[in-house]
Amino acid sequence: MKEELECEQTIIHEDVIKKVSKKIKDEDELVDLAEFFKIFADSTRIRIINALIHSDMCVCDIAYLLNMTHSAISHQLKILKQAKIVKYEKIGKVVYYSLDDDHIERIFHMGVNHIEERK
Amino acid sequence: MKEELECEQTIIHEDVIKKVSKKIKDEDELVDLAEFFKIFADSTRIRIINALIHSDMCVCDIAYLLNMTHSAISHQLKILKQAKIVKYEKIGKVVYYSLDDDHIERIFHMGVNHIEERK
DNA sequence: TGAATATATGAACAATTATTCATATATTCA
DNA sequence: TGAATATATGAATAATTGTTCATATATTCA
Repeated sequence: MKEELECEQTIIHEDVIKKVSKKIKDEDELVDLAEFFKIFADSTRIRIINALIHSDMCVCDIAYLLNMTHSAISHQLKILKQAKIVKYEKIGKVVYYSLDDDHIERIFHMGVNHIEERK
Repeated sequence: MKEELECEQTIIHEDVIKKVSKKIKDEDELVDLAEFFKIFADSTRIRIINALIHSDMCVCDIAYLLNMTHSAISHQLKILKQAKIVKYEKIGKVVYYSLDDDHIERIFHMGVNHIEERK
């Protein structure tokens, strides 16, 4: 027989499907949620976030601290900015970045806790 | 002049660097943390997690619910399994997946809250 | 104004990763 | 035992994404 259309008649637990499909969030919202976690899913960005937890910093400071080029840091800061993870203030030539709110720090620490607990 | 070696003498805020470098976590730990968030950073996996919050489910159920192939779901479940996000129990031919602990659900909801608050 | 400095950014390249396809394994049941 | 079913998986492909390189913009200060 031809490959069946993937479970079209083979729902194993129809009751479960019914119950769960009522409760799960819209696909759109879950796509946004994945997008949000994507921000934390890069070690450069996580290191920037970790640094900014402790102090506002300018691009040059961050680049020096992480031993990376200004360009790489600037690109990642752009992503963090667009995602409203960081805010910034320009004073003269220097742009100071800081975490947008303490929600970010809480999510960071929740991840840390999980990592440390499973050791 | 040649492109300077990226801030080697141009530390703008030496005091900040000093303070922050003492407080930030080891790079290794932050790499692990990014790896952990990577698990949540895919919409298929987030949708699986969201489903499993509401009920244990088998591969076929999940595939039907998300309208995806068994293979795609199985591959993602493998990643979730390896990351200890889900656990499973095989009964006969059927493998039932469930969230490994309620930590996972809390991290999921923390993300949801952030998304919803910023609307 | 012009040199120096701090940051930003487009394009190219390299690396990673999700899905598909084909196939394999495991289990049930006639 | 053999057909049917549920799940798993390796390899290939397609898509996404991080960094580098070159260059642009903005600001200060002599």
